[in-house]
Parts: sequence; C-alpha cells; structure tokens
Amino acid sequence: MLGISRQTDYAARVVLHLACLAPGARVPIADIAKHRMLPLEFVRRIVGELVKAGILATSRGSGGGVSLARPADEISLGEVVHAMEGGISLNHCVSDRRVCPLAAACPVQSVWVDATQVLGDYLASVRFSVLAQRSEAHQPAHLRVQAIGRVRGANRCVVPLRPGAI
Amino acid sequence: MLGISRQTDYAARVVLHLACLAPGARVPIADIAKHRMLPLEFVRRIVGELVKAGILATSRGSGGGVSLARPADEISLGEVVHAMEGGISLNHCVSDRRVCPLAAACPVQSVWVDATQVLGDYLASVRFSVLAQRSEAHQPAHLRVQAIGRVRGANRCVVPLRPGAI
DNA sequence: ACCAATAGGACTCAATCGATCATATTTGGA
DNA sequence: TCCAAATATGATCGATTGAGTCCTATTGGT
Repeated sequence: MLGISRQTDYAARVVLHLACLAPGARVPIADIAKHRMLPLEFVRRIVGELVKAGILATSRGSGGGVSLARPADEISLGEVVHAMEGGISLNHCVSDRRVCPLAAACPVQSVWVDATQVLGDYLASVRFSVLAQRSEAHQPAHLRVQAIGRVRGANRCVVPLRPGAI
Repeated sequence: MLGISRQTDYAARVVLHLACLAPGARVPIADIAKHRMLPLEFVRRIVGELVKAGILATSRGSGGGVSLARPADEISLGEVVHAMEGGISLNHCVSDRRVCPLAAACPVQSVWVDATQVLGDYLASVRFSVLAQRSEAHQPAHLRVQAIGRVRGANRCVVPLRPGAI
C-alpha cells in the first residue's frame, strides 16, 4: 500500500496535540502519549526526529517536556512528513535522474515528478494552526487545561498563555 | 522516503514498452527486460501481478509472450500503481476509519483522505496511450520494429499492425 | 548531595522488499 | 512424436526498514 509510515502518522498527532495547547506550552512526552493513545517509547524516538528537524524543542529534567519550536502557523503537515519520511519522492528518478539509464527518453519520469509536486504542494498547504482550530470544534478546551495544569514554575520557563485561557 | 516500490516503477516501464508497440503486439518477457534494462526474473513476477490485475495478457509456449489486455488508451498509470502497491491510501485511517480510536475528532484524518484523492486522481488521469506518444518523439521507431520481427505466425495469433508500419 | 522526573540514544525483533533459482506446464514446429 | 521455446509458480535468501523496547545521561527540586 502506497502511504506514509506509522511514525509519520504518530508524528502528525504529536504536533497536532501541541498545536492545540496554549502557544509555547510545554508538556512531558508521557502526557502526549497518554492523551493521544500512542506507544510511549515510540513517541520518544519520534520526538527526537522532530527536534532534529527543528519542528519541536525539548528540555530535560524535572519539569521538562516538549514544545513547538515555532508557532503552529509556521508548521505544515508537509514539513512533518518530510522530516519523518526523509522526503517525498514518488520514484528515485525524481530526486536523481541518473539512477535510471533511460531517464532522458522516459515519458514516465516527468509524470512521477509532477505527481510528487502535486502531493507535496497539497501537504505543504496544510498548516497546524488550521488543524488545531478544526480540532477545537470537536474537543472543547480540556486538552488546553492539561497543559496549564503544569505550567507553574515548570523548568524555569514561563509558558505564555492564550489571552482569556484559564 | 515516501514513494512507490521498485516493482511499481518496473511495472510502469513494462506497460509503457507494450504501449509503444503496435496495438495487440505480443513479445516475450525477455525482450522487455532486455530493452528496458530490467532484471529478467523480477519482470516475470511483475508480469504475473499485472495479469492478475487484468492489465496484461500472456500466452505460453513457443511464440508466446505478453501483450496488453486492453488498448493503451484504457490503461492508466494509477491502475498500474494500484495493482502493484495494493492500493493508494496515504494513511490506514483513510481506508478504514476504525483503526484509529480518535478518528471521529481528528482533523488530520480528512487531510489524509483529501491528499490520497489528489494523488490518486492525478495518476488516474495519466493514460499510457499518451505516454507512448511522448515516447515516440524521443525514440523513432526502432522499438516498434522489434515487435514486428516476431509477428509472423506467432502463437496462431494475428497481431494487428498499426497502419503504415512496415 | 541525593532523588525523581525526563529526554536521548543504543538496541532488538520481525516484516517487507528486491532479487534469484529451480521446476512445472504449455505450445508450435521439425 | 519429440524437442525447443516460452511462461507459470513456488521456494528461497540477503538486505533494508519498520515497530517497539531498554538503558543511560541530564536536569530541577528537596
């Protein structure tokens, strides 16, 4: 089946979870795994990848946790897919023409290129700020409250709350 | 890397090869593997899959070989991808919502559905008749001649030639 | 100084992918 | 009738990658 890996699926849910919280909120990985029903140890590795990609930021120690490295508005689903899958390239000849000796005369090559572009453009157009808004329509505010519960003095980092959010 | 498997790549080239020949032409698998520079034994298995999917037809015995099961105009790249990959479904929750307990409230699920649709529609719009025409622009007629060379009396099947071809 | 909470990184296990080999089966022609 | 030419099928195999687990390093609080 042509599709994303489990890791990418989970990664998207992790980022979505953080995007649903107050901007800059930091929560432990275990919280995310619990609320989104994901295997804890696996989420650890995924978070590591997303940190390397500059999408998430972490802090260790008591009171530490995970937060978005940038505003949710500046993170696209395409970026997460790119980070976890190592890129989108429907066929090898898309990223490197030389792998196929017949590429110069191959009419399919350009189709793979176009299809890759079509898919990539679509995913890049989906921003997590929009996804978070849609999510709120379904799940009132209880997820946001979870983050606020551990804000006080957490790891010497003042978490900026949304205006009006208790 | 998010992309098709090697099998699908090869399958597309096999179908393209046949689409470039005279309509209904039948050639041995070995010929295809040789001209398209593909591993012979692997092409055998791929052809088997494409036959099951109703895209190719084979005949055994001396003079046997492979041919398109339908006119190239009625075969799309999407169909080949579907046959080889077992479908296009960017995430499991696309083909079966129940695999994710949070699907009902998940704003990403609909994005995977849409992205799957976008990609599938594009690939379905690419027909091999068009690809074959583009190919001819690059490679004059030598591939077609290869097929004609073994047409006479082949497997008691009269191969219809394109008008004007030798 | 110690302890508990937390992320980071190494590691294991199994499934899948890509490719090959060996054998059986069918067909046309000498 | 027999042989050669072809595909069909199933077993096999190594390498890669996916999914999941365990141990170690770091940090903040008491």
